[in-house]
Amino acid sequence: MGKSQLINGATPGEGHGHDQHKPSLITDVARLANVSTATVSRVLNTPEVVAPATAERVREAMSELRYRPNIFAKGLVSRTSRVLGIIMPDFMGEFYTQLLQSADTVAREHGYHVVVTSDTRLGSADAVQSLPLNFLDGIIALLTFPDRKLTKSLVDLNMPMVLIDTEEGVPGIDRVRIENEPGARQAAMHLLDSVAPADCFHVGGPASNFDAKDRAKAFGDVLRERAESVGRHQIMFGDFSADWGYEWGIANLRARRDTVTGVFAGNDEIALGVMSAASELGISIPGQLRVVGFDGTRICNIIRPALSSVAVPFDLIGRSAVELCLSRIAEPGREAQTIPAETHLVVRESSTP
Amino acid sequence: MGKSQLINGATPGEGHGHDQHKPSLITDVARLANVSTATVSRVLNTPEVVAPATAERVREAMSELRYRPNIFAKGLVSRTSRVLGIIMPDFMGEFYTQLLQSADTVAREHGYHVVVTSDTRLGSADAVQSLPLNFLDGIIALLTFPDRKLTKSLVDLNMPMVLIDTEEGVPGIDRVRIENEPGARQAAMHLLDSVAPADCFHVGGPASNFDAKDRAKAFGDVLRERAESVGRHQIMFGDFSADWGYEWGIANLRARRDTVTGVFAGNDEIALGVMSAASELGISIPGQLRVVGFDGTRICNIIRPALSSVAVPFDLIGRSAVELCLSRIAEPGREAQTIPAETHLVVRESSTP
DNA sequence: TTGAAAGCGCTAACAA
DNA sequence: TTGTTAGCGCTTTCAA
Repeated sequence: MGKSQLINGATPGEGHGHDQHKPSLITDVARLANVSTATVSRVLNTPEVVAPATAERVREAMSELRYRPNIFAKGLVSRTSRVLGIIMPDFMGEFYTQLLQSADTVAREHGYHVVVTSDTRLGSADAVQSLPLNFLDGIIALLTFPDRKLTKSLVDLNMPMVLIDTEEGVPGIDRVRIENEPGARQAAMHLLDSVAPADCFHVGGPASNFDAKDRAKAFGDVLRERAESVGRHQIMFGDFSADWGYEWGIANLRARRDTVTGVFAGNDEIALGVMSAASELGISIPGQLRVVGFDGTRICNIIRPALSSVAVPFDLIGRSAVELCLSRIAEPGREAQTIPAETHLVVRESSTP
Repeated sequence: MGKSQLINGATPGEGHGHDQHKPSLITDVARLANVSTATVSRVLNTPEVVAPATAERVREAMSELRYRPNIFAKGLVSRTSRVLGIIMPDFMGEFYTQLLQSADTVAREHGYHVVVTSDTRLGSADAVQSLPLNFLDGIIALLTFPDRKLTKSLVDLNMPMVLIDTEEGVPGIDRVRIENEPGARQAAMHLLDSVAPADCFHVGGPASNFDAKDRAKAFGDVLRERAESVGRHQIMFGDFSADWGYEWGIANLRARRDTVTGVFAGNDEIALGVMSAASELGISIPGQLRVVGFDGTRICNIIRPALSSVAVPFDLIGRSAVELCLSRIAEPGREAQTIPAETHLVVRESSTP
């Protein structure tokens, strides 16, 4: 399988040589500009050491020939590509937009490019090995689920890398950590301002997810500070989907029509699901039900009632990750750092009676 | 700048040979397995021609040495990377998730990888030139705004490429085209089923956007088939944002409290904005206002009332784009194709009285 | 300031 | 079935 088991009607090779001109090489440029390839290379990489007139001539030749250096050849010798790879758990919803955007911006400021790839099917070390990752100058990985094997195989790549949001961090590896606790505590306390502790619930994400666990824990902690006891049913795990929120809502809200209920959702999607369920059950928000989400995605401001949510500083995360990565490339030996990304509650209509 | 202007406490080279071992080369593997580098290369690329026992021995050596082929060297000679680049107008909202997901899936099925990069600041031909794009085996570009220069500089790259959703297409270039018209017509007709022609509006995207224009035109056409005249104010352009929808709603809905109004939005975000405005003005949906969006993003099913929307087959688009690209890589000379991606209305609560 | 030449790590004839 | 060898297009000493 591969390049040519098919109807290759045309003559192989150049054929009629019309439009399909093969890319020009450094030797072509050198010849046209009447210099050596070394000089051409110099105007590309260290222009300050070549005579202005020569440089000009070379540049003209380059643009006349539409010369673009072969990145493989270049990389083979320079051992860098100036591209950073970002690995995400799967192709990102609305969620990661800002993170990518800011990562991209920062990278460009430093003359780097960013490419994104998903790791959906990156279950095994083998998969990582198979990835054409070794052309990257650095890797930024967002691993929200604990996967020691994956983490290990990534770390074994032994290249500049920053981990976003891993549970424990890996010795010697830079890291950006989402600080879920402050935001989650704020959310819980805010809910408790207007809802009895026994009527507050956390509709969480997957029990195995780092962030989901943190958020649930913070919520539980606050509740325990305010109440005698906290029912097990007050903290539930599911997944980060609207379906789960909806399901929870339909199952739990109907019986609570006459009570004011507070819901702290594991993320905005779950919150939206809960809100849908409420709407279907004729439960008013924020009248009978107060909802707070997590992430602070754009949708919070778009829907009505606007959704209170714990804002996660995605732009800061993207920026920090890239900066860490670049600084490690520049200084491979420096000590590993962890940069905390603080979260904080943004109150909107959905939780203010 | 580079590898070693820093506190390199350890002896250069292997040092204590602990963790920082430099990557092993094909020659290392060959030596350990007692074969030539050619044989190592063969077990990697054409395993069927090497004796099973030898292959096994080589594979052991590879894994012992954690050998990973240098992709630059490999690319330099094979002239392929098996990676496809997807260029997007900017880092994608919720919108592109499915497209990427399906593109990724299909690419992997064929042994390719996909990387995504944004073209936000890709205004000029220069920018394209500067992109480290020539390591890609093919490019898939989603260009929703007319930008002849950008298109041209992309085409000038002269590599396997497919354009998604460009206005006219470029001779000789494969293309996937979103067929806005059928869906938009369905939406208009559906609205007209329960709303008077004079009470129907299109709150469109940017006037310069291909899709926005198509959608507006189809809407206008249907209206004109049903009504004597269509007011200019019935078709407005803005941008693809909830803000614009909200703004339009606040400005136009207040005065229409006593009429049943139909709104066909240029995309789902705009529709959400209109719905927010309606909610704020106390206008009920679908009672007094019927709304249809475009794109069929996940949010349609999450909010209440669920948003009727014209579904765009993003998965098909991603799949087709990758398939076109791969088939062109396999057969550079074949004729250019355009694959239409049909749209169709999905009716939900927001438009059914 | 410039050029000649030796690789970078791998693949692909061509031989054996 | 395997090995030898000549590059792929570029950068980078080392000389001039």
